[in-house]
Amino acid sequence: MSEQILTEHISSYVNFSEEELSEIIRFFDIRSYRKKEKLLHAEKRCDTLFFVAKGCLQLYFIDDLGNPKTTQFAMETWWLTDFLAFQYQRPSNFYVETLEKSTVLSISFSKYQELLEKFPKMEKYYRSIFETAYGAALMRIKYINSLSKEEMFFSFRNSFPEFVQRVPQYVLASFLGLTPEYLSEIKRK
Amino acid sequence: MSEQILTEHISSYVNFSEEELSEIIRFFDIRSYRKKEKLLHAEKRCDTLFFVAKGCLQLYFIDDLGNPKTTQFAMETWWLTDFLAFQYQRPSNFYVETLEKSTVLSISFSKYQELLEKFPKMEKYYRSIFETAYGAALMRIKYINSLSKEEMFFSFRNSFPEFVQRVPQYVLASFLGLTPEYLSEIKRK
DNA sequence: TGATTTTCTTAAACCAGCTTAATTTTTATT
DNA sequence: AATAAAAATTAAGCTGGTTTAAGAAAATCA
Repeated sequence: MSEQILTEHISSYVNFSEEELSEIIRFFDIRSYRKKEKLLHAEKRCDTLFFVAKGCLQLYFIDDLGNPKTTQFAMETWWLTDFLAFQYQRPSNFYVETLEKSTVLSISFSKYQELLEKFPKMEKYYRSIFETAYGAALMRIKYINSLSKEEMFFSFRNSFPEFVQRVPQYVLASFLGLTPEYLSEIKRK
Repeated sequence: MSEQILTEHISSYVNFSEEELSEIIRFFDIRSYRKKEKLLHAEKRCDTLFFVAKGCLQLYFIDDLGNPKTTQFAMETWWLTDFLAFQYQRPSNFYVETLEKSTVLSISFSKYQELLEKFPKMEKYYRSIFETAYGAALMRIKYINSLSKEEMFFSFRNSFPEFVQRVPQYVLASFLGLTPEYLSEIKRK
């Protein structure tokens, strides 16, 4: 089930025996969440790293006007948390919340350290994940600085059509950095 | 000298013996560059990862109108390349160029793989680097989506005053996602 | 040192995208 | 099925930031 999503994902990067994999899994808590449940609270110490086995999470913050703004989505096989706050065990700058019914594997900071110590090959797994994620973030910043809001939407819909279906439009708008009203206008064309 | 900048940086994350460190250093090419030299060319296969020992690099692309736009800077002890293209050995989406006289340690993709295989502890080093870099990129996207261009400038100058001194203003403007004219107007106040 | 090139500034006209506010549609709840 | 709540649409007026263009200052180089 959900455990297998993670073990298969790990196995696609690093070779582990069945016993090792089941030992690795024991470092995680597995839980299902309803829609709109908070998994991580801004301002609180960021102590947990999340892996989405099923469903969809968002990383967001509340702006000056009290509106939530989505910075990152995570769907099946994606990792999510406030990575900067997590690494330095500081208060989180973001909330993490489910966008739909989701099954999530969670690991605390101390368990994460233990896991990496006991299974150094996991360093390679996470190194690959973060190397890709950082590269993708740089590409995203490139898009932000080169596309109009209209182009942003079409380019995003082109690359991730499933997202556009699954995610409420006002959440998508805030992720793309435009207002729901303007997104609505764009779609009309 | 320059080698030491890297070995000291590695040592602040992982413990290696002196012999190991000097073996690690042999995986890299060390070279000095003049101002405005290109180290990586867009469209060409991205085969090299750069470490800045001295000076300053920029990652940039050319927009529709032919203007260079800076996506990322790298100063002393920062790593830089088009990480997504590097990992998958695809054509680069960016140029890498010196902003000033710089000393850079370079490693090819295949040497990088060899290095990680021969010294698995380097996985931990790069995992930490990329985890932080990805976290910082998410924070940067948060800023982009919550601050006005004016606030972006003051917040950036506040966090990285040296950058604002060292980097030409039109490069800083393109990094912050605004026009040099508007940046000039902001500074007047 | 003077000549050339590059970078920075100023100002006015312009527009992409926001704000506001009212209406409609969809979704969730009983 | 009826009611309430949340999400999406529409349209008009407005503004933060761009564009254009020309001049001033600073850096580079012979």
